Amino acid sequence: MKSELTVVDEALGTEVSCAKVLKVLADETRLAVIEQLLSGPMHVGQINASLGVEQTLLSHHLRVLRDARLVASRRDGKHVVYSLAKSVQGQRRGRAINLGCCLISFD
Amino acid sequence: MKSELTVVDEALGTEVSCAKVLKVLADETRLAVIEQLLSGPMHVGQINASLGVEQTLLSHHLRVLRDARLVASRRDGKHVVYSLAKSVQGQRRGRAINLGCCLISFD
DNA sequence: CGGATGATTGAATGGTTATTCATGTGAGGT
DNA sequence: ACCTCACATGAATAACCATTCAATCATCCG
Repeated sequence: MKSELTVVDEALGTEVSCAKVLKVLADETRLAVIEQLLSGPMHVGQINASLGVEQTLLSHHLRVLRDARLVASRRDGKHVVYSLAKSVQGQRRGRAINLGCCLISFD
Repeated sequence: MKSELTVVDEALGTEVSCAKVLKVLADETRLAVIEQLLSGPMHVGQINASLGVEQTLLSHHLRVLRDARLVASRRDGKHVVYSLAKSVQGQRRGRAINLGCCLISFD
């Protein structure tokens, strides 16, 4: 069984199914993180403050998002700043993310 | 922890998180089914023929989609015809589904 | 009424994934 | 150097989920 809805990861060249990407997004915490990042980069402490989850748990979720290349991280002093990956940023105004296989808009 | 991204199920009145709906979609088989149904209603045998999964497995997935009210089913003689639920059908042309909390377009 | 076709259900199993706890790392302040 | 703040990692556990098998239900036809 193989879905037609696949897209090629730019960096690895491996084929990533749309379902796999959606699976990353299909989590309350991770979706909330993406929501936050739609309004701009934030460091972990800020994300954590707005979501109110355990820090270590958030860290695990951030790693899943990073591995899926939905977000990018860079260090800034003691903080680590997360932002939406360029590849998923929607060009049109309004909150939307582009997964390659599909576009998700949060009306 | 509670996401802002929630929507109220019309029939049950219960609150359904966006993540939960995405979780239903985040599966190769179920996503492929939705893809098929975007081009119109089909009965189980037809879906099965185009996907090539075990019939009983498809049935389980169809139940998940039904429970999530993403698809509707009606009996037609020996067949059972599945179609996209009205509530998720996109009004704009092009293949898209409306989850309430967000809109997913398959470009 | 059988029997055949088309589809659903339930139980069992294995694999995946979220969560927690304990620990480790990196950077700035004193 | 030491301590503290900010975050990440790894292992362990528990919950969940997809898949398979066996059995059942519904409809049509001879």
